[in-house]
Amino acid sequence: MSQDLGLIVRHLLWSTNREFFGSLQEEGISFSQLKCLGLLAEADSELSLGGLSDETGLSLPAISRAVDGLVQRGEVKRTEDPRDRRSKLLRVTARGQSTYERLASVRAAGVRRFVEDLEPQERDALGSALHPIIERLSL
Amino acid sequence: MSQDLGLIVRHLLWSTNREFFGSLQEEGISFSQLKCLGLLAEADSELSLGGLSDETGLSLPAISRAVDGLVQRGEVKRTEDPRDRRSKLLRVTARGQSTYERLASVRAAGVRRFVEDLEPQERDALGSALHPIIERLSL
DNA sequence: TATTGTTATACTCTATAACTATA
DNA sequence: TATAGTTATAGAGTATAACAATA
Repeated sequence: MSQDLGLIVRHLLWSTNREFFGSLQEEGISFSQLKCLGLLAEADSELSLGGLSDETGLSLPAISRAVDGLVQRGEVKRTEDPRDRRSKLLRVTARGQSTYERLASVRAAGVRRFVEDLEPQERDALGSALHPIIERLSL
Repeated sequence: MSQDLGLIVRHLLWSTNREFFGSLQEEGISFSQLKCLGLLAEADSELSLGGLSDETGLSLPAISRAVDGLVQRGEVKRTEDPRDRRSKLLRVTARGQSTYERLASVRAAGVRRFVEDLEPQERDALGSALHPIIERLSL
């Protein structure tokens, strides 16, 4: 069962990999920058550089450089934490949010194609199975 | 509905991202090498370097270098195509297959944890919905 | 002194261009 | 001449180490 879910996930990923990484390159956004942008776009509150480093597993210098590029492009806003001036608070701008959604939409389109190609009863059963899970976990 | 599936996929990915890329680094395998290894491990027949370049969207030199590293580590076998000696045929070795499965298992473990944390009726419904799809598509 | 983040440096990876071998 | 792949080179990205600023 978890194997079946794994197969679906892998299929959805690989079917859009080429287009997705092509889009990244066209946008001029590195994979590390995407990870930062994604975490910031999903985050409820502001994150520090160290927080991003922890969540991504990337080194602090790498994060610093990646974020610096995002700030210069206006995708992320970086301000001093007034309570600890060593620390910087990061949050996505409207532009950053839109960039992230544009990139995510490539993956989303692959999922949509997959769902459209299901048999009606397959689609209904999958939808009915997924929805309560999404609701309960607040994904 | 396709949105729900997209949310699940994203959740499964991000929940294992840190550990997955950490494993890659520990194994000394680059992301491009992973793409090559994955395509070769799933492929029914042998692939050429140009074929890998097409499928990944990476440049031919990048593929050439990535595969060269895999060949030197014994993960991939590279032979001349007897029908066109310009072309090389690639296939994973037993070692390469095992390396790929070891890496994929990090993602698989995340999926397994997710499934274990479902309510029994959620798990049953999802399993019943997924299985016929897997069967029909021969994933 | 400890911590947060930046800068310096060396290494890896990639793309474009130039090249080799085969067709 | 065209195609498959390799080698050369320059640029981007990363990690470790050294540093600056704040706690």
